[in-house]
Amino acid sequence: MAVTIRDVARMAGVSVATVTRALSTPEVVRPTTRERVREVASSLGYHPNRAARGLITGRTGNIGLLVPDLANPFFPSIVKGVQARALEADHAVFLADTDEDPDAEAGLVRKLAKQVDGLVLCSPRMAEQELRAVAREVPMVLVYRRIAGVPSVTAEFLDGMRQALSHLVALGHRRIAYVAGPRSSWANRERVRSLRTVAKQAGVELVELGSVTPQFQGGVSVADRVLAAAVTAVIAYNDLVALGLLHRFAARGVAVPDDISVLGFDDIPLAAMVHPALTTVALPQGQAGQAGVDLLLDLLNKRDRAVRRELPTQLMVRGSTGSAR
Amino acid sequence: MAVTIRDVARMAGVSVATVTRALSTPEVVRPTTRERVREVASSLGYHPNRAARGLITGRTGNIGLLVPDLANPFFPSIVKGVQARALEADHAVFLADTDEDPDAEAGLVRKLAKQVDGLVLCSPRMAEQELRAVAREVPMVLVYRRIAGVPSVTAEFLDGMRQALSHLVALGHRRIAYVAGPRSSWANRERVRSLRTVAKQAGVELVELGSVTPQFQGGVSVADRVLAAAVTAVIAYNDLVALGLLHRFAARGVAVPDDISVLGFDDIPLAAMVHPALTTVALPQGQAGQAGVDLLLDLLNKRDRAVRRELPTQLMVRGSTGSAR
DNA sequence: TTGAAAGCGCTACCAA
DNA sequence: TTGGTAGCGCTTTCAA
Repeated sequence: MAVTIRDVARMAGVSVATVTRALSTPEVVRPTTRERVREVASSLGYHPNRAARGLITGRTGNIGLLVPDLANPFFPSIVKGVQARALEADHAVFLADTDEDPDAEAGLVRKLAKQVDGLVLCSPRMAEQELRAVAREVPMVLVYRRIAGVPSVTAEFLDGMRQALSHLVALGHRRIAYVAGPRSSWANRERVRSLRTVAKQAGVELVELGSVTPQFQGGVSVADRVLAAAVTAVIAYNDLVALGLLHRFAARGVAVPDDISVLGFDDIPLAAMVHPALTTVALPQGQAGQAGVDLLLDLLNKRDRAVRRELPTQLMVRGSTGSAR
Repeated sequence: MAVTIRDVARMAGVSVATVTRALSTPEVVRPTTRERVREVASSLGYHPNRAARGLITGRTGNIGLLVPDLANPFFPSIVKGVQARALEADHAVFLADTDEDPDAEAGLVRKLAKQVDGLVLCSPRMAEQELRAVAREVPMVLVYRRIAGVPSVTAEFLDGMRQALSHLVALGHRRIAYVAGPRSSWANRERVRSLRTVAKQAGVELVELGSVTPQFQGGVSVADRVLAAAVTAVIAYNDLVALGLLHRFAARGVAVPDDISVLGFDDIPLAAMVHPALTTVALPQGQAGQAGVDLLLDLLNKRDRAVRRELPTQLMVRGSTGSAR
């Protein structure tokens, strides 16, 4: 068995209460006692049992993190950000992957909820109503989703979309396709909304193409329809879809960017690795994860700071966009 | 406060002891009592507090998972496998990312160790001796690393390498480069060893090129040296390095596979998305994660099954390899 | 400034 | 088959 508070108390010749104080509220213990206790504790390698402590304080020192699909390259960086920030705050992270299943999500969330002080939900798929219900039961922060009354971290989509469209317009594009993601996705709705707004302002003709799964295959499957739409540029729901487009275009001998320009969203690591490299709107990932944890910790400590953060976006111009032919 | 065992006991008109039994060892409780208790419990939404239970049983129901770098696309699938299997066994997963830092690793492992029943260490970077020390303190399983006396899950590297080399030989390649990964990496040592063995058997001339960081940039940085080595094919330490090679080759106008064939290792999702798609030796990822959890659970339940599992590998032939010119 | 003791929610033992 | 109760390791009163 590991060393307990009693072992320390005995060796230091004090009561267990004094040991607790020496470690948690040092200022109320006489310096000489405090030092003796601390030395014994560290010489024995004592660390308080978190479960036992949690039983009393109601705080576990753990946070729960939920992602829809870790295999989607957008998420690992967010997870890393959460991890890093949580570690600094001496919190451990429970991870759950829902496999893009909105139904499984609710169950997992509640399961997690009971073992943690709070939750960071990354781009959750579940219904707004259900989400709101959970938010009443356990402190939580949304990342890349926004719901009235629930703290969230998102990015400035409108600005990102404006950067993207201005770039294409500057290259002479006037008729542009948008490949939409899942209709149920909050992120997709945001993107569509932003895009319509800026397209109208810029006088660009927009061709919206059906909902696809937000993955490589989604892009592959819609590529031929994009070509048939007679546009000179296409904006994809996300980078994965954009990569699917590139893949199918290459297979059909369509040159990018000479025949058609392709623009993605997210800036996943892959975007810079392919040929031609993908022009894309970079959304903060690690930073979003960190901000999520920060918000959550504030919440837990009742420091009610900004309940909603919007991080900046940045267009990354690479090889997949060029002049309209 | 959440509903406790006492609430259930009171409402069901039994003692707390009976409630525990009705839920954990139903067979020792009279059916009528059992049913009454269970109905009350579920109507109240009662779930035992895991921390409190752990205090007594010594089991937390949590397992710790450690990966060197979640941003490396090889790991997310493993994590998903661990997750899925752990969930089935009603265990939660603590995740830690060490950012490829062998020193941070040891600290994180020990920190995790105190909150879990056992650990799954994924391709850990730390020294063998240290690893062995930790293994004595807490049940653990290694994934993609092997150390005498510690349970592990790996893949049949030798067989995979043989498939890869036979493929290249069949295409007429006789002089082949290998781009090595980090010298300190167990996986790299295994691959070098396998490759030398099969190369000798096949009468293939091997050109070994320096150690690179196991990432995209590593491949980019060594690409020119590969070209200077006058080989007709190159095997990279992993897919990320192979992608770096492809990228630089494309930039220099070197055609793949016409001028040179490129072969990777791992079969990360990206491998199939690039153009030309990457021929690679597929290592089980999700499956390895699942097997890791299985081994760990066996260990925890003292069912001492196979202490070492080697999963099969499979060469995925794609566009990046072709006939020697 | 310190110690004694109650009790967090649960399981395991012993007795009935 | 059931109930009473000790006690897991810790923090937090309350008293001294």
